[in-house]
Amino acid sequence: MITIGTLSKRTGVNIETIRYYERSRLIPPAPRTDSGRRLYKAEDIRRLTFIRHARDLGFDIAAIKTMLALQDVPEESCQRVSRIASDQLQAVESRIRRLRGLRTELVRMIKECDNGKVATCRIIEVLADSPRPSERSTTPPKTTKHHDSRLPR
Amino acid sequence: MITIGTLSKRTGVNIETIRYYERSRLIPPAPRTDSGRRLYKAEDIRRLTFIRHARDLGFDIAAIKTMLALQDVPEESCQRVSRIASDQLQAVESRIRRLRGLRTELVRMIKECDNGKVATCRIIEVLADSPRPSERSTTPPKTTKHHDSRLPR
DNA sequence: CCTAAACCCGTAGCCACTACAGCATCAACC
DNA sequence: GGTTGATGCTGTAGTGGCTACGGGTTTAGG
Repeated sequence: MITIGTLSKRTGVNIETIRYYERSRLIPPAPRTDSGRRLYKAEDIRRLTFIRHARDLGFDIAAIKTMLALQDVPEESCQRVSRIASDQLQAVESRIRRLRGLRTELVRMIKECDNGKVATCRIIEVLADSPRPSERSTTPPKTTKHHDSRLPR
Repeated sequence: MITIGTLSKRTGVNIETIRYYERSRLIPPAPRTDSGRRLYKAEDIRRLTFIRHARDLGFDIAAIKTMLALQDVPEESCQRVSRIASDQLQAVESRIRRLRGLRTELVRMIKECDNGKVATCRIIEVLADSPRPSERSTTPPKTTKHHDSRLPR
């Protein structure tokens, strides 16, 4: 049995964040000592590490809840997990593509500058025109207009 | 001259968000009709589309302000432009690297899962165990404990 | 036994939005 | 010209995913 501080160190998840996860029911309420301190076991390290990586990969809390739940329902669920992951992959690839366009343009600008020319700044054109590549289809928009899927950390 | 609703449709940016951008000085205050409605011109579509894509790519509002500023720089300021552009380039490249890492992991996860059943699905193990290759070194932590740099949308 | 470190809780703040209430105005159809 | 529905305005509050902080309690080590 370890304390929240140890769990935090082992997983790289901030103590406050762990408590926040408990509040938002991403992890179950930890059992407490007589004095009210949270106690965790080895299994919780795994679970929280999973959560951290999933967040790093851009899954939102709802998606992670789903995945955690799928772990417990046997059979058949792998496809759903895989689907969530594929959606995430799509979003990531689209971002990479567009960032490459931006990079090219920045490099060009810098080169022209170094040549003493007044670089006509075209970064805006680069990003202003790209024709809205797909993206926009993770989980069917539940309730929010947040069509979102963030990539934090 | 178009209204805010049209601008919103053309750019894919929510009306409320446009007003929010004005409030936060990301875009200049729009001229108004006699009755107080905002009016925009074609140029604003480009500008806002740029902003939208930049946000998609994970730049925060401050960074976007900077990039927009590059557009209007007077001829003599080539060095400053170059400097700003280089900084931005660094950020872009770091972001690409990170995203590539994410992609690799996602691809591996999906491949290993291979639509089997949970019994053999490895996504969960992958996320629970992998000791995370490198990562953790984008911009040297400025002021916040947010060791963060988020990639939204 | 005393003190510093670790923990507790509740609340407030952050960013970038999004939603909503309550009102004004516009345009378009009869 | 009158009505009605879409569109706009402002201001305020809520969201997600945290992080920060104040103020109190408990625990481990010297």
